[in-house]
Amino acid sequence: MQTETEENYLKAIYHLSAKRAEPVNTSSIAGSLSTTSASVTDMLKKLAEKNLIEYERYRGVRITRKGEKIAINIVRKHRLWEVFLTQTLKFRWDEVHSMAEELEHVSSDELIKRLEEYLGFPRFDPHGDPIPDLTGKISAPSSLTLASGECDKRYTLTGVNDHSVSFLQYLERTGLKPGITVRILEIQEYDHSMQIELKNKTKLSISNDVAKNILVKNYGE
Amino acid sequence: MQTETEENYLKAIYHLSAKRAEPVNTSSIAGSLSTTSASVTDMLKKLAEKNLIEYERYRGVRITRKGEKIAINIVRKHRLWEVFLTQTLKFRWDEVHSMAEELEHVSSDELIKRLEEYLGFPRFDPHGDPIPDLTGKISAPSSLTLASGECDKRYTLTGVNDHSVSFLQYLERTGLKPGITVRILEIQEYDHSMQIELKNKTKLSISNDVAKNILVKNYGE
DNA sequence: CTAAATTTTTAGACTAATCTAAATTATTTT
DNA sequence: AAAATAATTTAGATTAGTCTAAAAATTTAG
Repeated sequence: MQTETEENYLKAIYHLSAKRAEPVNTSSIAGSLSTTSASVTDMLKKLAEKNLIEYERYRGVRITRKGEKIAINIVRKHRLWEVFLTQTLKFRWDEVHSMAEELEHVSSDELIKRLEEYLGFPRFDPHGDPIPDLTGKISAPSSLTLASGECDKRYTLTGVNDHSVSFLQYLERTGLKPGITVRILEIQEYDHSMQIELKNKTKLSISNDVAKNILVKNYGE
Repeated sequence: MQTETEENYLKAIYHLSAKRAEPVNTSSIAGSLSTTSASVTDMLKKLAEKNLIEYERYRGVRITRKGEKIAINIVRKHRLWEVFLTQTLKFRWDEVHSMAEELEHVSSDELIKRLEEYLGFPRFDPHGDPIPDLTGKISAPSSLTLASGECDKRYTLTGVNDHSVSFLQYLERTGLKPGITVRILEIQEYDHSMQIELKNKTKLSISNDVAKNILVKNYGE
């Protein structure tokens, strides 16, 4: 068993590991948890003691199999609660992250099993991130971004790369939610911004920065 | 804002206050939270400092208006989560207490408002305890027990006085759940035990101790 | 109404998690 | 390859919550 704080460290290390093969360094963990490097060092010793990470002084950390299992279970809980909050309680997708952040720690595994069943075994959360199953298996998330789309083709939005509240709220305001289908009308040569059209004929222009943070699949797939 | 621990102390003091008019003493709080009197004394000073209780050394505590408001809100959350767990996730009524004990602390007030709406504004939890509304108002719970019932009359079970898991499981096994209607067949003079009949014609005998812990209303009311 | 028993509080210590500031190690620059 | 810079760890302190054992106050009994 581990404390809520330990769980948050494991989750942060897990997410940071996913982005790169090298060991995760102290300051990036401190950054993502909004704490100091000194605090992180203390906690790393504790997690290493429990065999949840491999830690070598000044060399960074790697998560172990045992630690990863715990981290994945927390991610699973987080994402299922997000589905519950949007699907059942009708929260907007940009509102649910912080609530799920609390709920992910409290729930027994049996509660989560029942919740998953009640929700109909969803495979992705409202932001398009895959939901690990009971055994820890995770479907591959879409890796195609709208930025790589072609003119005149249709794409269905499946998720985002940037999970910040401000980005999600921007998408919410413009109507670009997962599930929606768009058609690319035109791509500007000089800055790669694009004109797109929504189902309801609304036309809008988005920057390449935005397009790179929107995950899509080809329409009809 | 208060910590989860402070919330648990307030809730315990609130529940203990409900049962008697005198101030609540240190050891009963320690008993209901499974901690030591020394720890309780420390916490009482802290809660008094925040004006959540009135505390006088060696004299016990009374909860203040401010403290009561917080306690009632936690009770509200607890009972709404219990309804969710039984009604939506199909847990048995004797399984939900400990899960609700965790959930009651994590949820934002907005989340609870939505949950309440989703559940259809239930007025009682699965154990028959009333659910405080947003303003803190609480419907009067039934105060009639089966022990005061009369021969040949019918009663609908509305709740329990004893919330222990063992009592709830006993009721669950014998089929005596809230909502069910029973008829009193016979009352023994010498020990006040009674023979009762369920809807499905099952007959059973229950002790006066059990009957005193079952809340009822007259059938048809 | 005093003495014994009980309850409550205080004193001092411990664990988990955190911080600042100083010391140490690693990396980058020239 | 040494000097400067940056990252990391250690040292020492702090806060919240808890505990045991001793001291103080209250209640109960004779």
